[in-house]
Amino acid sequence: MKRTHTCGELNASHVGTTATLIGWVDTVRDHGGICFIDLRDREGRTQFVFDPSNSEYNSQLSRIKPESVLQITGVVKPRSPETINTTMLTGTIEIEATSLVIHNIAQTPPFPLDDERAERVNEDMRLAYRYLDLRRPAMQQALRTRHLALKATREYLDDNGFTEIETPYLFKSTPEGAREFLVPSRVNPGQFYALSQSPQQLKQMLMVAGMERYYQIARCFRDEDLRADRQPEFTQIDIEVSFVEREDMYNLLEGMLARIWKVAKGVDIPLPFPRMAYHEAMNRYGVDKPDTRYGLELVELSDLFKNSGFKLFRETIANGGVIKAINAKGLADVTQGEMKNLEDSAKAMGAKGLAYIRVQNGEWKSPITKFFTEEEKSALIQLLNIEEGDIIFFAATDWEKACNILGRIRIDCAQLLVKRGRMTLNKDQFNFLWVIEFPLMLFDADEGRYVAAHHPFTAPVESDSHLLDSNPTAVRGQHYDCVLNGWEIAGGSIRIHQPELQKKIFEDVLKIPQDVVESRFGYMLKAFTYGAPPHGGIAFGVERLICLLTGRTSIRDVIAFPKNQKGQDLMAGSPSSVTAKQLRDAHITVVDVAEQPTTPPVA
RNA sequence: GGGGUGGUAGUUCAGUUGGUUAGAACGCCUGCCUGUCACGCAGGAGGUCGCGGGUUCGAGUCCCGUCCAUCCCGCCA
Repeated sequence: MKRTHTCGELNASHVGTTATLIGWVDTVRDHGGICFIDLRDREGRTQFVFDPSNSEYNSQLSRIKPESVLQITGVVKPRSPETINTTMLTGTIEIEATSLVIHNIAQTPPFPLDDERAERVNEDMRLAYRYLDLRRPAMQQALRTRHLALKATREYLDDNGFTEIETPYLFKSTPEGAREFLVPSRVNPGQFYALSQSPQQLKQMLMVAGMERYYQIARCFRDEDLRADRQPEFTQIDIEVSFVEREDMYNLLEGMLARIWKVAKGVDIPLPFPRMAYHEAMNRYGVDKPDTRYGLELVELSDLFKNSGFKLFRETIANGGVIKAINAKGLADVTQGEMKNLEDSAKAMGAKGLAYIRVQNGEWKSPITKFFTEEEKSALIQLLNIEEGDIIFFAATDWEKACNILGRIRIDCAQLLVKRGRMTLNKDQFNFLWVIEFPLMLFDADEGRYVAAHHPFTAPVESDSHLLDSNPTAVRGQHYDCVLNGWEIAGGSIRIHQPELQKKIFEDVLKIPQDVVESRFGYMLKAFTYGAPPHGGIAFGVERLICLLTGRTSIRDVIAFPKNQKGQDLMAGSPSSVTAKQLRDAHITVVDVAEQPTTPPVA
């Protein structure tokens, strides 16, 4: 080996030894006479001292630029007390260089590579030069945390009797879910595979096959529009278990998360996780994935305003709607601009406007309080704990929309309070939560029919099963979401394992035509008739998990080579045009050449 | 598919009511400097103000169009 030590390894105990290090030039500090170079590798940084009288390398020093790759040999020396650098892992020593090999002189990077400034650079630039971006310690740490988390996952599941099984990525198109990437089949002209959106159906087949405990670190593909927390390909920890009930799953998965947090972060997370019904989460927090690190809970006011003199409130309730409110404590000094943003947020969630009460200098400033009686006002003070400096927002509409509006306002207000330093959101506080008892079905007004809230394989809660025909939306599913600090990190359920019930859900409740059921799910229904065990499972979003472990907010930061918002790889340049021969081989005829995608620029 | 915000030096940004030669910091180049660690000091180079059109005596600034980026809604069983 050329290298005897890493750049993060040497300390006072190595004084006197001769060491050869290889790494990238972090900084050059040339004093004319004496010269310092900090060498960096993935383990850390080490300072080298170059003596001006050493002719062996002196003439070469002026060529060296940041990010060049050097191999330096020298003797480890202690630093005098006043030159010790306490911010450096190796800050108590330095290496007096005796020889220098320049492996590569680097061009000047197109953007600064220190963590603080690189994070503010236009992300397309970072993605085009991803190999430079990944040299940064923060990015290296994210990828290593990801590795540790997956390693812990594999070890834990192995300890618990699981078998890792790979399922095909080239699979059958099932168009009722997310939009799929299609792959033409050369040997089957005119026919297509779809890249797997999730191993859902296959892992259930593995349960029928008697594997009992399956997992896979599975790549999933979805051709939907991208967001900060969405990529066209992403990774799931996919799990399915036979002979279990919901309680078994909670225990198993809590143990797994505890192991991951211990191994990847050195943190003990408290078990068991609290649980909350979907309805309660919506009522109290306005979302099905509440961040419970702070309060700002929604308050129900429908009883209070049932007979109110305020027509809007009274009629909303008479028409089956609700009045809900949230007290953003201490945010009465919200600026005009911030108020406008809050209104826009409310409107994005379907509100017509955003009524409020601002409590400043002992007065209520509000466009609506003139309609309230004194009794209503004093009841409000009590119900919402109104004090000087508060601002209260109202939503008056149907239950779901009111929850959505105030749920969004709650999150926006929390951010404003954090910005003002009146609230802290500790990234090292981990509020895990099981959100359970979701409705099994939703009614889609646009299509005039019921749709599965999650997927059609979720088993109904037994005591609700009798409502399947009469009132499907009242049936709760045996579904569970794992939520952490406002992020949904996993979703799973106990599945249907009786073919009759599964068929009933498809045909009688979801009204999927019989021939469609047969062509898409026929193999599944058939498999279930040969003895399907009761089973359940879950899938964790790996990228979200790593974001929460590393305190990052964009999943692109925990993927080595992510795609940009247009789904492009800006480094290698994909997607790209293909040759006419490739298209012919795939039996694809391009009708409109102008509609071909343009190739993104290659760095 | 819809909406918000933005596009000025290699990077991050400032640019007043429309007014002389468009600035700063970092980076880059040259020179000086033997204890720095965001080294320091002196000097220098670097701009089609995204693109196209319009209003005006005069446009980085105002208007229209367009492209790009970004965030959100729809979508994500």
